[in-house]
Amino acid sequence: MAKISRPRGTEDLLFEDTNKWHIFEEIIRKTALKYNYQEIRTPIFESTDLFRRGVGETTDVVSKEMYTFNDKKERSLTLRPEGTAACVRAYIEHKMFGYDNQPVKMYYMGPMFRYERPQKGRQRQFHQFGVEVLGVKSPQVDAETILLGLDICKQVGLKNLKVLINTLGDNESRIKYRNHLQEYFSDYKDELCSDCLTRLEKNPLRLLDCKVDHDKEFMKNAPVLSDFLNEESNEYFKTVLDILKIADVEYEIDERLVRGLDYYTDTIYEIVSTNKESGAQATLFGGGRYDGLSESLGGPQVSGVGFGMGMERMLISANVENPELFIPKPLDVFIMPLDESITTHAFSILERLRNKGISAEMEYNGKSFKSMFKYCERNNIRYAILIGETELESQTIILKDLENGTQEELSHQWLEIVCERVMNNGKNTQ
RNA sequence: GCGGCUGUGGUGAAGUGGUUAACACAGCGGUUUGUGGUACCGCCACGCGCGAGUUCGAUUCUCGUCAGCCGCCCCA
Repeated sequence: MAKISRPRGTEDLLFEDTNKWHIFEEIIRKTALKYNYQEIRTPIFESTDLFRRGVGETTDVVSKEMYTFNDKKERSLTLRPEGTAACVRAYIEHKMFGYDNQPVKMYYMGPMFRYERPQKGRQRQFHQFGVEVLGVKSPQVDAETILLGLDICKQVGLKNLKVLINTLGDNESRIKYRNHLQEYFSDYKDELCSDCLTRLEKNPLRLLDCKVDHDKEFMKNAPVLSDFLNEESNEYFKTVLDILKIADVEYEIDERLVRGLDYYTDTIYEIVSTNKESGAQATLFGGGRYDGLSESLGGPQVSGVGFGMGMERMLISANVENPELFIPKPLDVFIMPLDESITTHAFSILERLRNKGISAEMEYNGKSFKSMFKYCERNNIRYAILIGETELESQTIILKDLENGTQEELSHQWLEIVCERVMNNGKNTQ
């Protein structure tokens, strides 16, 4: 029979992995809370229209990377390829614009799906953490999201980072610029590479980003977005930059930075890992402001900002830059029955320890001492409890400290004493 | 979607058109059945990603396929 294996571009996270994820997720949750963001959980699949209208029909994500299917009632559904659209959808659906506490600050964390060729840092099922702030348009908030993301990077131990930032201007400025670009490049149609020809139609801003035509003369002379920014957009962007300066964030203004999703306006940014281990997919988190998204989804006119963070990518970098973060906490105690006849008694001791909140394990199969001690060493377990016939009869246990080899025989007070020893050692569980 | 590289046990890997697929680490057992980290000895791939073809015979050759990685593209 043919073997069944996991679908391409997906991953099984095994024990070592999930432990790392827990550590990472914990950092994320604590940080989000520190900045006063609340968690939102939206469905894994949504109506296909949400992404078509929200993310944009012509984007790569929507036009060729979505997992779309019909359910039994012929409704077109799509596995979510990103998080923002759903957040805004929920915001509208639950009338969160009416909440007492404004702006609405939320975060999400979970799997996303995109049909792409897998690569390091790029899977078909991957995970994003993201934040969204809806209901204010304020440069402080734009900056806050960046600072929040950087805070997480810092706690995870990432140092090789680059902050790229740009502005697309408000809708008015951007549309004006877009049209100019389209006009300008139309004169050079025969000199453009094939990719650029499609970009010209779909997303002219991306033309500036082309690696093939990068050095051509007409590229260098192309109109620059900053010339098209109106006073207001300009001021707004400057303030964002000022705040970053005050917060001691080194950034790089990248005039060619554009984003692949249609909803962005004004501030956009991308935080890139400069670590070589990151490979070609180096963007750790990226986002920006979106002014028209709520409206285009049938909601009120509200402004939002947010970013999406590639969790796998963060972990790839953290694993090389700060592996100490992931050293697992050992078990507190291991119980060694000296004879198979003692396993039930050993188990009752195990249970009593666990009920006291101590993390513990025992040997069920009557293995040799050698192998039991090896187990403890391998797993950095400090305390072993040895019990045999003699101890069963005398109602005692032997508590051995494997770090220094000492051991003590304990009688009726044993549970309290074990707890005390474990506490002093720095206990594993809560 | 396009181009390139790779695919041998739990891990790192060597290897050959033909009897038992090296070696190392890990694991397990023993020397040492009430006490560890050393040493010595033993065990551990019914199979060389999967499928088909060539051949008397393929892990080794050919084709296909799947998967991973690298790059393009795109993005988180």
